[in-house]
Amino acid sequence: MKKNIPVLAKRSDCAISMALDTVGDKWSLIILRDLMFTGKRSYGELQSCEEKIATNILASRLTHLEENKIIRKQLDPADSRRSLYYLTEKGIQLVPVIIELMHWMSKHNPEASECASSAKSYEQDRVGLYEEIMERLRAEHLAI
Amino acid sequence: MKKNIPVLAKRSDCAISMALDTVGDKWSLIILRDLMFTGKRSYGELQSCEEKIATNILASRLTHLEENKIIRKQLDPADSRRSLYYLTEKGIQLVPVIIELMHWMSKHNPEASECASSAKSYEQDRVGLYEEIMERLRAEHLAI
DNA sequence: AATTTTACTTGCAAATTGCAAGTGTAAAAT
DNA sequence: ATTTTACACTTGCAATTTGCAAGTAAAATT
Repeated sequence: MKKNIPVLAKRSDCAISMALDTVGDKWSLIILRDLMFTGKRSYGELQSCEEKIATNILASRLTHLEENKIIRKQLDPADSRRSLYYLTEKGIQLVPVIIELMHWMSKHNPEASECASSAKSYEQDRVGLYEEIMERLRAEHLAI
Repeated sequence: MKKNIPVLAKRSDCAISMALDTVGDKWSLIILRDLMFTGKRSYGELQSCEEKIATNILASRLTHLEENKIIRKQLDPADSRRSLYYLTEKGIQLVPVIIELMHWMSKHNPEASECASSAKSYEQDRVGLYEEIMERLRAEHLAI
């Protein structure tokens, strides 16, 4: 029997609306940020985020992200109690969205801290920055 | 007395988290999409979106977007019952976020429809596409 | 064998969203 | 000039979603 994993109903065929139905909740992009930029991989690590996500919400969001093929869950060979969560190529392709959101907030609020670091700069070569980060993530997440 | 406009509490200083606290709800980017790509300006026009936003939610989101200086409300000189909503420069700078989100969904779900159109293509000159759209919006929204 | 660690689930309270009906003011019609 | 309509909301309540605290199950450690 399916449990109370709230599946957001599709509102329209518009790409933005559909994207928001998939990752437009309060927590999904926070989880993806941690997978992308902090090296966190397990449930417990993800739960220890600065924003204090509730354990049931984390579980429901991970299930939803996995159902939408944005992340992939894989048993940890070193400890079979735990699973590790990896980004899929679809998940990695959210990098530009997250970088743009991060940059927008930093630009308009000086106390906001950015967490991505790179050799390339946003100002000089924005698309190069996306690609550099995505390449690193492909090496860390897809090759396993 | 302040009414029940739910102000999302700040969760952390992370730029992504703060951006989500500002525009990361279910409706804000839908409203901004309509201001950007459909020419809608009034309350009634915004309410007639395909996704059927509830009237109280629209009111609360418009107030929140205005408080955060993402949109600006201005009396319609032609009809003083109504106000018109315009993007600010800060709001216009969300164009890359929306374009990337739209493109991401379209790429991974063929039935998603994109609403932005431009002379430049996403594949050939992504940053040029952002700039073209932002320039058009500056002409429509800031010069008034 | 007992304890701890890890990853959840469960039940209930609080907050948010959604719906339907109502209010106030300005414009338009009669 | 008075009534009617249009527009932009507000209000009350129901439904859904999120948040908190405690509990469970299975593998790892002692």
